Amino acid sequence: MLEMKMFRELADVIRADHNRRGIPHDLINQVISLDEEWKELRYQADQIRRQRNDAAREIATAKKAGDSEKADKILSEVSNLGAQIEELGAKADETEKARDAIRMKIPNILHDSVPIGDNEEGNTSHSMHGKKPEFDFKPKVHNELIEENKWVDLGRAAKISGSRFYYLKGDLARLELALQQFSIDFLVNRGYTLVQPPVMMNREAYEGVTDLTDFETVMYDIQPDGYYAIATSEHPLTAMFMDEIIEPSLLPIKMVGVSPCFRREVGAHGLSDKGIWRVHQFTKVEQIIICKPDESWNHHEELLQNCIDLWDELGLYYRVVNICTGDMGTVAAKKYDLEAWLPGVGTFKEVVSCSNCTDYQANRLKMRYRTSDGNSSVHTLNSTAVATSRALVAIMEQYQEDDGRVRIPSKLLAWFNGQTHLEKTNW
RNA sequence: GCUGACGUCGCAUAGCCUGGUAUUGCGCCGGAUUUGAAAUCCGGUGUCCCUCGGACUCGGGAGUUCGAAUCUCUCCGUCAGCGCCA
Repeated sequence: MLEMKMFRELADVIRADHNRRGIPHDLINQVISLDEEWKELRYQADQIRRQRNDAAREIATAKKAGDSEKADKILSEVSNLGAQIEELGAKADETEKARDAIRMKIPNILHDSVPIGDNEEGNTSHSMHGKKPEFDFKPKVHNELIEENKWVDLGRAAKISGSRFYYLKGDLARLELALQQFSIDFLVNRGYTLVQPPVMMNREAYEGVTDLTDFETVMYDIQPDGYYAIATSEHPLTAMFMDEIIEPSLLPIKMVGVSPCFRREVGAHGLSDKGIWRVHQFTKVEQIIICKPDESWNHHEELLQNCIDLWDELGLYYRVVNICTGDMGTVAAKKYDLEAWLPGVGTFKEVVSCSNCTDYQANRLKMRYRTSDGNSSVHTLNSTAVATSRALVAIMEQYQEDDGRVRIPSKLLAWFNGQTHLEKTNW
């Protein structure tokens, strides 16, 4: 959510941003006019409150002086003020609510370096990494490998849960844990604090960190308690300091989170979504930074560099893309994706998303820090380190051999007790 | 789940019984003093609208009242004990 100050003083900046995104200005205009209305109502209510307070003070003075006659006289004069205040106050609250409901839908101001484009076709290449794996046989897609090696049981998971759930079995499950351990240690070594968050959140906190449309398409709504299963640990970790004024000496706060992630994936279809590529539940190791506004762009590059170094250590071939205006969404001001090469499929596909949300989440969450010039919103950033299900797919496809076995990346050998390949599960 | 205690400005703390508009300390910011620092002293330090000024704020919401941190109801949370339990 953008600060009201933006709408009052820098509406042109928001309009210019809407132009870059190619969206109309109606919502901006609505916010501005509702704000004017709210200010007027608020002012009127304040004036009457002032009358009431003055009277209350005079009554107190009169009573102290023992002049109960005077006190009663004032009292009779102001007895109807309460109703007026209530009426105006209710109108003001209603107007403010309407204003903010619209404000929530207005997207963040994009960074100048975001390329202009209508959809993901408009994303631009940032860099290439690793070495393209070459095969002297036709590389398989991961769904063949998991079936052949009995590493994933989709059918039985569908029976007890539903489609897009899975049992991970044998060496692939061991690799999944090794990936978690490896990437957590990697970030802990770089000064990030490991945090395991709650995996359910209430509505209020959740509205602070995500696009409102996600409630319909992404989140599991857990009743009767009214919780939402987290779609990523970004959400509980970013909302962690909600309604707080953070000591500046604590900034920047750097966290590495690990949690299961739950996504309904409403409307997702397609051949490329087979196997365990797009699933309702997976584990993700996530990087989070909460920092001062003038530091966030440096931290954004730091998060990307962490990903690059981490994925380089896994020995994978991938590219980094700069997400364009049309593919950005509401919350981020700039976003990089890492796309891993899937030789079986023959394309690059998204495995990491690295965003600077500037003060957009912080404004909704009321997360501020003390400055010599009053309190100011912090900036929040997040980036995948490793989403294990997708990293497993990339590893399987890039490290596969002609007999259908998969070599273990050298940095993960430590968890395999001398074993060099992932072996087939026998049931 | 039951019983009890508690929830006050970044932190800590007073006020609550007996309703009259948030105390004090620490931290932080600014200033004075100093070669510099410490110490000391002075001022500032929740939010909103700004029309010198005003309104709001004591976990959230509601009620009683001219007026609520203070009284009443309700919800949430923390702690302790009991129960249940991975």
